[in-house]
Amino acid sequence: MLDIKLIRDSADWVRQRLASRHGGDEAKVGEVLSHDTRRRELITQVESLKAQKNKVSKEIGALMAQGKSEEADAKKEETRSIGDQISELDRQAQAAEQARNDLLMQLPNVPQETVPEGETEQENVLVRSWGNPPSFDFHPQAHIELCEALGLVDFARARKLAGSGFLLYRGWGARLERALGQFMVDLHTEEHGYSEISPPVLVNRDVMTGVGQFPKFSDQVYAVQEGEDPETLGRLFLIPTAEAPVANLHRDEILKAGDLPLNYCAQTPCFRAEAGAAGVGTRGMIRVHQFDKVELIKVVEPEQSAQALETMVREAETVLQRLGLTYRVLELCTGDIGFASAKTYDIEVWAPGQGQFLEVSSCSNCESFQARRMNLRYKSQGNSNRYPHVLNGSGTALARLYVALLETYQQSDGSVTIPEALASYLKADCLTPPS
RNA sequence: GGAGAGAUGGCUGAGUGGUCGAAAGCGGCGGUUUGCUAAACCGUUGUAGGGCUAAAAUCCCUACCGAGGGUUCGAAUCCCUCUCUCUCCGCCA
Repeated sequence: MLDIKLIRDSADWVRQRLASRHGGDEAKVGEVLSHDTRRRELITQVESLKAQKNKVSKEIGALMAQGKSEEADAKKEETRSIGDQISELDRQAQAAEQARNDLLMQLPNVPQETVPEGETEQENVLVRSWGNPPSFDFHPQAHIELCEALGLVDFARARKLAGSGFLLYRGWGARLERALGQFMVDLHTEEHGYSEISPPVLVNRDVMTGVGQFPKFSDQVYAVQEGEDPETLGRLFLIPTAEAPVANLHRDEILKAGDLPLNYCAQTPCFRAEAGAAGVGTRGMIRVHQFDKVELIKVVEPEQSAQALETMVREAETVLQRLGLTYRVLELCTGDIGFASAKTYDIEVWAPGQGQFLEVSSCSNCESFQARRMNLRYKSQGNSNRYPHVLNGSGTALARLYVALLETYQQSDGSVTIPEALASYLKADCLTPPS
């Protein structure tokens, strides 16, 4: 969430930055401020009453000790009536605070000033490209046909088990997914200095709130319950990304300055309910309810976060470079960056069978937005507590990478060659259709 | 599912109605000593909110001893509810 002090001191700037997202949230700033002002007025009153009451209570204690119970009784009357005023004003102050905080939790992060202004993904800015789209002397097939011909993914049976939007990898197909994941995790842990995490894939409400998934986007995740007991529904949720558990790893902690930067890497399944998006171009592996993703998380000092984001994007790009896949990096415009993010780069890989780029990574600097929600702090040099900056990035999503890999390396005879970096993990350098 | 124990400051751990924001130890920070490190000694050290302020503070006030209620002039301490953790048993991968 945003710092209330920032809103108090720079309301117009915050309004302007929020307006650049084209989400209409700038209208809430005034509302936040009025609740905030009311809260402060009430608190001032309540606290002076409390101070008065505490003072008299101490006097009562002293009088009792001296055995002057009549004088003490008189003072007791006095504090009783103060107590009534306190509870009424306290109630109002809490209501104002609640209203303020509810609104604050719904405000998205403010985009950095250098983020390109724009309303939709059309205005995202191309930062750089790598590689050239492969050319084919035959008509390249889409991944669905390749997967079926090679027996890698059984779409029909996945549908039978869980419905549309689920995948069932089998044989070499399963092995290829596993190899891809392992290749990426090894790359990030062995070469990029990340430490590996294997977190719970069910998390509680606080964790979801911490990363900004809740309260606004609760309809995009799966909520679970225990058995048939509806009482337990909504205590745990399937993670939409490892960002949720891993970024929250140190929630409610005060880290030492020396602990930073933290670099975590986790491969987990990700579950997306995609409410409202059902049936929209969902055939195949590009948009599914469950997929694996290798996620990168950095927790850094505020001064380091801009550089850390650049580093993280390069680390994600390395995956694609090692695999020899063509990609481009975009900087998202103000209207397209995520709720918690202040700046985001997307990496899109070229999928020849689709004739389009697919988003396989999104790297975001959330600055202190999530740390504040998670109550994650660190002790800085001057011994004061500060909110660190939290970054997350995919490094990368498995299913779409799978698509690009198959479509890029398909051969005229229906086989798919495997790039060198992956071959040692797969223990094969070519996938051929079963005879 | 059954039985029991517990939740106190960065950590360990005292504290059963009136200067308790809380003993002590550890850790952290500052200093003395020291060729350097270590040790020793001295001092210091919670968080959040509000006020004051141009801003800030080693200024004033308030709250916080798992959470939420209650009793009382006054609660870490008494009462109720909830949550969580740990141990044992059962079931289970």
